[in-house]
Amino acid sequence: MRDAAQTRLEAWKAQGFDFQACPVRQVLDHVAAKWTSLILLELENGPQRFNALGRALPDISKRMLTQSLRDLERDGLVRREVFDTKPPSVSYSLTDLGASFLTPLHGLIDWASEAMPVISEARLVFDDN
Amino acid sequence: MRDAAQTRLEAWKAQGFDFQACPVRQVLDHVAAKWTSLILLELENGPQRFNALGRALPDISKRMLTQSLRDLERDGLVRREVFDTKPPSVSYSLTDLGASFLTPLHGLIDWASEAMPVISEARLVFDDN
DNA sequence: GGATACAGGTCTCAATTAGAGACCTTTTGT
DNA sequence: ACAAAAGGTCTCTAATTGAGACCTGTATCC
Repeated sequence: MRDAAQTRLEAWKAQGFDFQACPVRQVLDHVAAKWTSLILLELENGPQRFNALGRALPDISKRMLTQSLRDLERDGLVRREVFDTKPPSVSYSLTDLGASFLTPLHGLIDWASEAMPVISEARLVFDDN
Repeated sequence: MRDAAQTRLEAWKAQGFDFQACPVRQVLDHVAAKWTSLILLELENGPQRFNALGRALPDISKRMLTQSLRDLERDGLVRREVFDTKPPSVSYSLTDLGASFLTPLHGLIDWASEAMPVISEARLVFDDN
């Protein structure tokens, strides 16, 4: 929006206000990561291994699965454990923090299920078909 | 994951299963749109005009603001009204459906506020500083 | 009456991010 | 000896985003 608004933004930044530090944004960015929520939902069924997660979410690429899991691990929502089997297997599971995220997430999902018919209808009207 | 999983995915698709029709994914994609939730939160304070929203969300580009608003309008979460003033002004406001989304969204935000300190700590540990 | 400003966008181009899929290492099964 | 499975990484391409110039029309300032 580089208008007057941008000037204000820069003023804030100059005063040390860090936009990225806003918890709302951070969490929304997280949910916004598109795959992370889906992974967390999968792990709700219990710990799973890398390839099992890949199978459960067939349209995620390995690249994004790895990256999303790393992000979740870094934020302490998911625990990664390597077992020294042959071949070595890696198990991913929810931490307590990760599990606590499921409550608000399910709130969202419940809303989605109820709202979906209304949204579909709204789309048809908007696209005027 | 184009392994065995992809084969299964394609089998599902061949049987007419539409992944995009999953309401969970649709909503998560929505929240995932990064700006839409922020816009909805802004509109919680009452109807606002295009540039006012831009000012409230200083780091969104006009391009994304326009596009996000269109998406929200299409899904029936936001109402767009043009007033024939000079110069014409455009007001955006929440529909009932849009307002109903705020409940689960606040659930998420509350979780975020509580979890943020824990997450920050986890990040420090992970990044080993 | 010409310059400037605001409203609400659109358009183009560059930078970022995501996706597809080949490849790697070790070990077991046939 | 050959293929397969585990858990990834790496590269290349495609799609998405962001920055910001530009547009149309009225109103205001000097």
